[in-house]
Amino acid sequence: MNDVLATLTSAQRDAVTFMDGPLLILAGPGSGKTRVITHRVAHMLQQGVSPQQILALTFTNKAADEMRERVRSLAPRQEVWMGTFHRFCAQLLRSRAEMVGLAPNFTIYDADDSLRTVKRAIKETEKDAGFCSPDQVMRAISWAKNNFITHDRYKPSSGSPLGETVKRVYPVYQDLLLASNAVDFDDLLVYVATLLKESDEIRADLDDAYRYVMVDEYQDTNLTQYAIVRAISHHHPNLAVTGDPDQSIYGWRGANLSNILEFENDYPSVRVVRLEDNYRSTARICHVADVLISHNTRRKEKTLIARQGGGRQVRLIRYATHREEADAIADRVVAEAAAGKRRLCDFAVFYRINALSRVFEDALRARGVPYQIVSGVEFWQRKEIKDVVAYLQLLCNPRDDNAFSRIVNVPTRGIGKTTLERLSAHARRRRICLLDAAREAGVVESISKRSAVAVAKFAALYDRLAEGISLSLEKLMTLVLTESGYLAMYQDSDAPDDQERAANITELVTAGREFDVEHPDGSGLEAFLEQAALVNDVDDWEEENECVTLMTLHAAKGLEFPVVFIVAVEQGILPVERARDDEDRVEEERRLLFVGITRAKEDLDISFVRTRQFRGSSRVAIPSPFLENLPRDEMELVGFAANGRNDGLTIDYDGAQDGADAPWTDEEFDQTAAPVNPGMPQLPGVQLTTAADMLAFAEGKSVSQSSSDEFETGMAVIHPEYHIGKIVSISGSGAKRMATVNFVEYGQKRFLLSKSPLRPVRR
DNA sequence: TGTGAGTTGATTTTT
DNA sequence: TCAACTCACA
Repeated sequence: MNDVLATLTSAQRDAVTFMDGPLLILAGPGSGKTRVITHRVAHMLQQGVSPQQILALTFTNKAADEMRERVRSLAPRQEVWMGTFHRFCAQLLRSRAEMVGLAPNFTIYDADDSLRTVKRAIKETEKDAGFCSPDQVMRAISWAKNNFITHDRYKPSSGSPLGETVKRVYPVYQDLLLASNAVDFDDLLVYVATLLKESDEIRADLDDAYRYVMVDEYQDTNLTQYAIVRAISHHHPNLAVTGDPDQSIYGWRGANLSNILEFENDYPSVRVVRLEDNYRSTARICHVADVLISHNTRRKEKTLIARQGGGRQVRLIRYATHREEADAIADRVVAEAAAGKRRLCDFAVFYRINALSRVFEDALRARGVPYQIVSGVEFWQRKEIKDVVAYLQLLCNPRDDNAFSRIVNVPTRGIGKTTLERLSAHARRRRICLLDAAREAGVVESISKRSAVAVAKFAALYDRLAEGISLSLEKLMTLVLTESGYLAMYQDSDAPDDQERAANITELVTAGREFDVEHPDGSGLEAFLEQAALVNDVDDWEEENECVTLMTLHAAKGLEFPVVFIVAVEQGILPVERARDDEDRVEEERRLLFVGITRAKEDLDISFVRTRQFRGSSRVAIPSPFLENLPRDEMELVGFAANGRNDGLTIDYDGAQDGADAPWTDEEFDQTAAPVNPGMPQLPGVQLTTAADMLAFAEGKSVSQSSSDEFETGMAVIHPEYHIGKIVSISGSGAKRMATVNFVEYGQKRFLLSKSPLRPVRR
């Protein structure tokens, strides 16, 4: 046997060697998924598949880099394209930009740029938008795009004021983007999906070019990504997807769990491989995770088979206050590190929301323990970095109005809000970009003489900078920084913040220099900006760093640590209060806890407190209902009432500390509860249950309505919760027609056919 | 136009 | 708690 297969288990080997046809790899946590993917690629290469025919799509650059690295060591010198969906789409779109009305030098807006643009769009359409925040509108638009609903197909659900606003703002937002020759993250996907849908030639070309497509973390794909993947795996359905429905934690970003749950329906000839062995965690940790997740309904039944020994009991700890919680954890870290039992990098603290990190930072700092926070304020998101990048963006794409407004008065040049508004009114009248409008400022009557001079000076500055456009990035950046006076603004200041900003800018220049070295072919500006937009990932998280890691549960996905502390497992925090009334969202929160638990290799502490200071005020904290989903009899309970009943989870308010307010009341919850999927477009009368149907609807096709008489005994059917099953018997008729279905995973269930979401499995 | 005090309102965030 | 935004004044 060749060495690519030698070290694999039989299940892993199945997944690696199955090359032709659709493949679904259900990979539990710690099951060696990355190994399987990389070995699969290496195996294909060994079998003579050309590297150009393989496409591997991931969600993060980090995952892609890691895979590329590992494939490289297995199969040297055969470069396979591996990267994120967004990068793949960006590259594709560069070469076909004109087809969607863009120029090839389009700018990719990040979340912040997009939000600014939404604000501008709101200003144009809404007289009084007081009732809905730009943030909500942005989210609704993003939601629509993730569901492949373009602005012309957007229909608000009836009676939703937010929906009505979105209906007006969405097209204007698209206009602004187009006028600026810019796209947002979601557009990258939407444009490519549109191209594939509208041009069968492009679709067939790509389908043909990429004979073997792999998608990692398939449970996180949204409908638009689904459309892309399906389109390029049509004639050559050699599509392998890996994922774990239990680790889907990005539903709020539009991830569609149905994609993975119904993969078998989309590709009936699919081969399913389950990787259930867990090589990461102790048996006890696996068991806790397994019991917890079994409380979810929308999933594929799966157990974690522990391959490690029993290990230490998982601890469930109640502390009096958040401070005590943090102190206890910090003390334990100090004790174990001092005793030489553990290194600092063995420890990780996970919390649901960033705002909770403070106490832990304080506790660690007080003890002199180094720590790192993952994904705090990202480098590229910093104001000073975004400003400098905006100068570069404007140089690369002069039509970028967003970049223009960002920097036109930074450092201050006497061009204020009023001038900018007048300039922008002029630009709109003449249908030109702001930079061109600036060149005409002198002839705009409403603009005062003094302001016009200031604007003209800025235009002149721009032209001077533009002369350096073909310089190396390092030189261009230096030119920008000195000519604009931007760097001096911070250097001349004594404030320590400003000094730090100046240092960050120096770091940016260094990044530019490195980029120059890596891309000696010149024309690096566009590529550098694309990198800056899509490679947010300066991932300062270094495994090797000798320090404790603090991060959100979301950030923890894909990582592992010997010792894990999951803190603040309390009602209103995990699950977050807004998930409260929506069972799907509660399940997602439960999966989040599942992800956290399964990161732990040896030791796991789950904790909550009785009073927590949060957002300034102290509250009695209620233990999370998820704690009741844990096998508490088999866990070590610490800090519970010493009355012998191990029921410290029953809520008692005796322990309310001084200064604590009353616990959350129902009214408070109701007031904060957001509507489900705000701005989600209205769906037709039929219940759309499968991804394929949703896609058809999004694309404006009529959805085949399943009438109850298309069912018959013996037919294979699919159900959103119970998945695949077979009709054993049918009784009654018309609206009262009932079917008894035997589900593969869930056994027999009975349905009223006219009401049920059952659908026949297409063959 | 630019600045300081006051108000408000808060998840998670692969790209 | 804290940062982002508004509004009044210099």
